[in-house]
Amino acid sequence: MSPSKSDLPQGTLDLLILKVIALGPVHGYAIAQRLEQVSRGVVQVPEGSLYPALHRLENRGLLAADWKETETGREAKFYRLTRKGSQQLKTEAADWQRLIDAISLILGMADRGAQ
Amino acid sequence: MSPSKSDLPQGTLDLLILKVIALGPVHGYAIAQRLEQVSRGVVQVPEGSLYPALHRLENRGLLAADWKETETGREAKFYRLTRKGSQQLKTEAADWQRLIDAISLILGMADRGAQ
DNA sequence: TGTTAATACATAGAAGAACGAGGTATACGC
DNA sequence: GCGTATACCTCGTTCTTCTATGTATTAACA
Repeated sequence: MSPSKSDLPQGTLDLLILKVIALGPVHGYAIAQRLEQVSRGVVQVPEGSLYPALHRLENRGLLAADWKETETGREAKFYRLTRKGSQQLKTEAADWQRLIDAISLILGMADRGAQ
Repeated sequence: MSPSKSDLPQGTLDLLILKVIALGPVHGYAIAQRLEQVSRGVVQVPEGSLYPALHRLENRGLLAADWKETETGREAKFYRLTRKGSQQLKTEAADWQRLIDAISLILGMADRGAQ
């Protein structure tokens, strides 16, 4: 009974990825799992969105990656934030907050009075 | 001194438009103004985004329009919600809330200890 | 041993949204 | 008469997202 798949608004994925990586080095596959778990299934990131996003962020110099072994003995690409990525996260998180506050104002408009 | 232009995440514009129209019939130009005013300048909708969005919503049967005169005696296209549009607004607003709650959980993750 | 599922990466192609730039036309103030 | 604000519109580019597809390894299980 899928609790309604909620497509992530464009641009938001980058922010969420940066946030998860900020908590400590993780590999891509784990990022998607983390996002789904923490959001209780609301945020679901298809691999076709995830990996391009990671490459994008790496190309922009916000992420750096190293191949390492996971606990289960498999090779995986572990990402970490660059200094630039750290700043970007800060900026984007603030932008996001300002934006949802603004949208809350709009969605909170009561439809009564003189139209 | 532009208070940092916040590009609206894709998909969000439709929701905001539906909300403004739900408050009473308005024409396109006024919708953009209303959004900017209520959001205190955070949400800015360029006409190149606004009108295509309105046409999109109309084509999907969520909006209906009539040409009328404004208070200032000019012809303008006044939009109103169809029944379907009203339902869509309800759904999308709920989806939006669920989503930002989920994202808040993610952004609120503290980077200490065992996750 | 075979086969299925989960892990872990990747890309190509299509679809869709957003935006800048351009265009039309009317009303109002000066 | 001219500039500005109002009010509409669309074309083309750019970017993100997603579906589908592919590779390879490990673990479980019959």
